[in-house]
Amino acid sequence: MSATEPSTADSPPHRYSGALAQGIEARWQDRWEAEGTFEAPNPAGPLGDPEAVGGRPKRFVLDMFPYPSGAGLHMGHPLGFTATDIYARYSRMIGHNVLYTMGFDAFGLPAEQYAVQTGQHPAITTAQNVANIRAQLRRLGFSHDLRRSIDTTDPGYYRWTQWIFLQIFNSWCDPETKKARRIDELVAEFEAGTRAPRSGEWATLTAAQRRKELDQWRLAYVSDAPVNWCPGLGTVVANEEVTADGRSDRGNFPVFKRNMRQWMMRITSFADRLIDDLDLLDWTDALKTMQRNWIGRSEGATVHFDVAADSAAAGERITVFTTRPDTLFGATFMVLAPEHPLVGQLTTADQADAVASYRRAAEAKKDIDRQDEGREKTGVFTGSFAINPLNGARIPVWIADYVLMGYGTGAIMAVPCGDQRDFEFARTFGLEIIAIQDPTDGRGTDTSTWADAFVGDAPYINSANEALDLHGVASVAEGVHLTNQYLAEHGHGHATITFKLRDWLFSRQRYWGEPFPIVYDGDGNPHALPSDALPVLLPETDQFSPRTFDPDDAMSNPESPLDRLGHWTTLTLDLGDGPQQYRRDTNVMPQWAGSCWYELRYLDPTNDDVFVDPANEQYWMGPQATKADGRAHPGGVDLYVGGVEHAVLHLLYARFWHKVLFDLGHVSSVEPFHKLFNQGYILAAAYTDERGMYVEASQVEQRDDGWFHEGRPVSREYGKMGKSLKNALDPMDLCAEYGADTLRLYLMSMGPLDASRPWESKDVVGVYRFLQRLWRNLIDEDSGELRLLAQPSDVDTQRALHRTIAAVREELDNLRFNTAIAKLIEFNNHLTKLGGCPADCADALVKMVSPFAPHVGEELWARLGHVGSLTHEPFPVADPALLVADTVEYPVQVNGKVRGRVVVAADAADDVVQAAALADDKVQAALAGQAPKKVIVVRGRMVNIVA
RNA sequence: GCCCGAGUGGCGGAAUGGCAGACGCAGCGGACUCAAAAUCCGCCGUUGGCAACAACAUGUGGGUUCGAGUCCCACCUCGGGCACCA
Repeated sequence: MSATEPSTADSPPHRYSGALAQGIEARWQDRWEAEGTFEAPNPAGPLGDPEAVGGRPKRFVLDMFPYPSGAGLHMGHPLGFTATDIYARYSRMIGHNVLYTMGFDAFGLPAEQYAVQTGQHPAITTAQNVANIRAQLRRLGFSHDLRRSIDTTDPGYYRWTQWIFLQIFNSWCDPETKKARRIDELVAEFEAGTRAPRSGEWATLTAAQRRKELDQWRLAYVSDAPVNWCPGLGTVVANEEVTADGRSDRGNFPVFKRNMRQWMMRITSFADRLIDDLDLLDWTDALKTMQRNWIGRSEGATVHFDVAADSAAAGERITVFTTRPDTLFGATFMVLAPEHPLVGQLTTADQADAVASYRRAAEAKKDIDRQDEGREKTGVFTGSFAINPLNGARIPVWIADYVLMGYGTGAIMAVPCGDQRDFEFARTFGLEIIAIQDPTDGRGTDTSTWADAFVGDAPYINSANEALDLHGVASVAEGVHLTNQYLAEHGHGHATITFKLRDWLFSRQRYWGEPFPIVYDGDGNPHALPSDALPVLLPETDQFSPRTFDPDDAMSNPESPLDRLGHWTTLTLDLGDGPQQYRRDTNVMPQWAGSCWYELRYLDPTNDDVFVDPANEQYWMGPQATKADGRAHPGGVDLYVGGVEHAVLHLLYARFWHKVLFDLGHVSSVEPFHKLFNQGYILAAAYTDERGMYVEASQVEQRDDGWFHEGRPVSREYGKMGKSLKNALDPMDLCAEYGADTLRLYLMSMGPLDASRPWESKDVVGVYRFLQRLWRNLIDEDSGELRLLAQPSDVDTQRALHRTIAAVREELDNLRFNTAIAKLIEFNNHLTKLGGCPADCADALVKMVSPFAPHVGEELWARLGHVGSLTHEPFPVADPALLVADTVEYPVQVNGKVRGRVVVAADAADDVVQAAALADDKVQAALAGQAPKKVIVVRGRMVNIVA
């Protein structure tokens, strides 16, 4: 119990307290649910009520939905959810039809691992956890439309996840328009001869060849992809689960990097559009930059180096790919992978033995070791030379195992002055290093004195030939561009666009996920199941773990839990060519699948005919009128709030799926999330003992000389609130002590929504006292009766009220909840000084508070004599006449320092303000007789005199 | 390592390039009370000064500007992401 909690009997009986809040909150939560207060009508479909939709503007407010963990909500959830709830409630009060609900991203590893340990089916624990979290959300007073809640593990939901997968599987990306199109259209183009298949004339291909050809075009395809295979665990593991010495985090088994047959999604085909359409979005520049960098579009070059005429293999060309063709003047040698096909021809007789033995040694090494940057550089000269296409220099050709045949062309041009690996290689083998930049760190251009490569932007030097001159070129991009032009004109290469983005590895060898709606025929070809076969239900089993293997058996193959269900994996089907035996795909989809489209299902959650009725999608997410700046509106969710940890993956995957659905005509919005806001983290003090182990933060006590746990000193640090740092607080405990309204206000007042902030339990009383004072200004604490000041409010109070209204609206429109609350506290403090709330201010005050503290808001609204919820009451509007003052005080600076102040009429002209400023005694004193050189008057702000 | 972000009183934070520290916590003083709690009123960046006031202050060092917490460059520290945790 906190120090401020009235704990004695002499506290007034009707004071706002945690106990009083409990009663009020429960009562209004019951009523909201019984009356369906927050249900938003749809224009069409099962939840359709076109009349109720009316002519109101709409607003779709969305949270990143939670994983239903057994621990319930953690403090980060109510942080983001309160923000969206306030915004949703405010939006209703300014007349919008608001879609606001909450679902559950319920497939995933924790439920599966819990099932492995306990034998409890994940469906059971998931249902329990969802029920628990629903109760918690209700307790926090969120204004969700409960009819629209979804759960990704519900067959009624994942049926459509599978359906969307099939849409993607049955599509290809037209390279000309970069748009997804139906696979039938590709077949039609092949048949008509308007597009050439990659594997030969369509008419001459066999049915099997045609099938293989189409599979190469599909947006969802099966391919070999490099993964971390851990036979000891029987699963593929994430990079972060692999320790530095190549073993698994769990179990400490060896992990092997190897290729495996996996489902992939061709997200790289959409790379350009995923970059370009960022311009249409109302996201922060930081976030857009993160996505752009992740996609990593860059203009590089493919460059051909002729082998020198007097070398072995003369007449051949060595082709390399480089991201920095502008550095080509500094290329002083080349390095080929030992496996490169030209190595044999390039090797001269006297180097033959050395090359052969180096190639044998390289074969024995794993790729992962060969890329280890810290390793001693090794390599062998082939004896041959190539010609640098820009300056005609003869440069030696080496082989080294740090160049991999699988990456790019298996050969690189080495620019030792600007690349550390090349620099070390050159130093190790005494190769030439030419500076092509004038380093900005003062090291000079004599590379023999350099300790490392110079990496960074700096002016080009030694970078010109008879037709290409990079000297004076300001940016790398321009240097690249000019070099590429030269290469193309002289037949030495061409510009090549590359992306860092890789195709999306989409299958998991696990149990608790969506099964693929795919079967394989006897030849191993994938076939889509027809949509009427959906959902493909996840089969029942009590074996949730994958089969494990001899930990050292690198060539073993994963066997998912579904593989073992023989009765399920094989089936007889008629897919149009008579009944055949098929084998099901036994992978499941990654957890991202369900979260790639859930916002669309909220729009029409009970529709059994279609994943979303087009009329509903058009209404809630369709493009709006062209934006003020003339750009097209892409449609999408009006506000999406969630953690920045999803800045890249989830947001990119969801955008990709949405674009495919758009191209295929299933949705009218180009982008799923129009405005995005990233909330910060809640940090809390965490304590470690002398062994460096975290101790339970709630049991730490502070004394004058530090912090102690069970009598032993501990040290304090701050970190993300959570189980691992043992510093988590349960939001429900705060609801029990102070009430949900106080918790909501505290979370919002801690700081700006996008900043991470440390939790301080002792600070919670600040907003608690605000609610008490607000209550006391309206309600008599002894009698519980309404208590308003009878006389009309004076002009000061009116002005304060209307300034508050204007400010709170402005702050809410911009999601600045912390400062909105500060303004409300300020006005309430003004009322406290008046001795209570004038009757003519009460309605507006209560309405303004209600989005933040909705239970107190409803209760006071009812006690003010209103019938019904204030959910749809209009938000107060400020009177402009009360926002302007008669006079303005100008601070007067002399040389940038405030020396005096003058008060002038608010509408005074600049020369009047200037005269008043110069006439001020203190200003004159500061000027000390000097004549002002210049006077700057900023209207309504200040005056600066330059002397 | 690569990409993104953040550094302001004792603490959380506020501040369209225009009076640094709104609002809250903690602290100090006062009123009320037999007393305490609660409540109400006031003070509250640092240094010097009885004071008026002055000087110094937004991670560090430079720069742009009449004017910089805010814009630019470099550096330091901390947080997030890095593709099978979600």
